[in-house]
Amino acid sequence: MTEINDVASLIIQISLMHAKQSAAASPTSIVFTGATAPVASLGANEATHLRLQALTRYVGARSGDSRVTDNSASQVVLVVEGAVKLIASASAGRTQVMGFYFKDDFIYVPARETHAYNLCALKDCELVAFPATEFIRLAQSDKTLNNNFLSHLLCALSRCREKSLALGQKTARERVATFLVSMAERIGAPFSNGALLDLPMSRRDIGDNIGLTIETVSRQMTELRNAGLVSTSGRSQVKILDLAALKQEAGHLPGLS
Amino acid sequence: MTEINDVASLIIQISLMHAKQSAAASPTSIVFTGATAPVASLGANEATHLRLQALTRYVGARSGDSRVTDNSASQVVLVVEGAVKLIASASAGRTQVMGFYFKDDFIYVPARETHAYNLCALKDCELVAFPATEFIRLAQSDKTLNNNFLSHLLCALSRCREKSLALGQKTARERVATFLVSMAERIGAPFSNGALLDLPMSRRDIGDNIGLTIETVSRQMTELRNAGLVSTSGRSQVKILDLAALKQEAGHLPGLS
DNA sequence: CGGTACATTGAATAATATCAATCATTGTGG
DNA sequence: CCACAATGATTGATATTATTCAATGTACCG
Repeated sequence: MTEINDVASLIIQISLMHAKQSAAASPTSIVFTGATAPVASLGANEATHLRLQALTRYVGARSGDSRVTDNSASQVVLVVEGAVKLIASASAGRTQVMGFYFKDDFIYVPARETHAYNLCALKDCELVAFPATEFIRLAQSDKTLNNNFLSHLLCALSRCREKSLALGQKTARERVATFLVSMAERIGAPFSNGALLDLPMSRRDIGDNIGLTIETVSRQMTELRNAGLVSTSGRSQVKILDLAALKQEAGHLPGLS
Repeated sequence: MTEINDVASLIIQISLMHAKQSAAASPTSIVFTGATAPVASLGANEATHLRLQALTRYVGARSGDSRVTDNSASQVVLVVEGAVKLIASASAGRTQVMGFYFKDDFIYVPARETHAYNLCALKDCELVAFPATEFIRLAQSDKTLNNNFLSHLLCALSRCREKSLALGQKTARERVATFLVSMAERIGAPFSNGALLDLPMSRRDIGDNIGLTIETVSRQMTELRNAGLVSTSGRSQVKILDLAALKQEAGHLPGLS
């Protein structure tokens, strides 16, 4: 799940130095900046770096900003810092949170014409966005970049399928447990035989992600707390006391991650 | 959604002639055959063809066969003829049908260690399977193949996200309508201002795909029938009488596909 | 120190699942 | 070709689950 780190750090290095101080310093609003950072020499070839750099569009976003990316064309977005959610809209104002993304995560965001997708900042963010078609064209001439993009897509597909399984088959309790396990694996700080979480998203976001209402999420959280599996403090801090037991609760197949 | 047809037909051409008569003739059981068909000269370069051909493993499967593919390694599977379902297992015997696949469809099937996925034949099938790692390696040296594989993955991701939206947000009625619309687009024969469907999967399969029980699927079908949107004959024949109205029922955003 | 948004809890409602029975379709053997 | 068994689909009654509606409580921001 972390094979993409190389290309992530690659892109960060070639795009950040400039971008960071030019835009991130005061993100009063969404800022698009042409990054012109010098190429850092990394695994991939020099030509790729130069052209990647030319494509780079730095995006600073404040917490709560939606429509963080250009919606007129499909984008490949890298999270440099912060946290974002990818939301899809059904009719009647219903929204599904397709996923949460954190530092070093890649996101493929289809153009608005195809599907009603939107990237929203959960906290102040630093993102790097590429037009997907150009990114893909570029990846063709660089094996490393291409490989990383492929494995990212395969990983995204796996995650999405996993979510389908959860949404289609699991109970509210299992979904909340699954969500917590997933978050622990991605942004959890190791703690005893559990993990420490600082969730950047609201209960509504969680509910929209796992197909439940805020009330149901809340109730399941208290049940998990009463069962001694987690403890909470404040809105966002969750302490997973027994990760193995929580995985059991999540309805995971024994023997699988 | 059909950009993959080129590479599909490419692979079919380079692998079928032999395979078809050697194995498909009498699929008494699952048969793995090394295909040694001559290279058909198509868009992609000659070397790619030769190597693709070397990778090709022809698979004939009878209706109902599960574990159609080798589970020890991730596979890329092409449906030459027939229909298959990709299923994932949660604990307690619950299964989620991740998707249905038909002629010319590509499927990425992760190895069993990673996730408990399985490919099952819905009717007698002719499939071509490649070990994923080798397929990807090969795709790197052929731009066309790589492009097609990429767009397939993007398409698969889109479909999976669409399914997440349905499973997370939609009602039973909307899910069944969504399913029918999707099938109409994929295997429907045009008919008046609707489509004619011959569904190869059972109600259970449908239910496991859209996260409902067979009873609920059945009830929604009769409701749609009573509403004059579809008519049915036998178990598998469904006639969509008004596709536009059905899309409305499916909770699609107005203006989107 | 409020005020506002968010989260939790409770009671009532609606949706879907479950259990049970009947009906239809398909395939088989006489 | 038909009867019949077996599987799958439909329909009905009930149970369960999650949602909705409503109220209260709590954290976070100026």
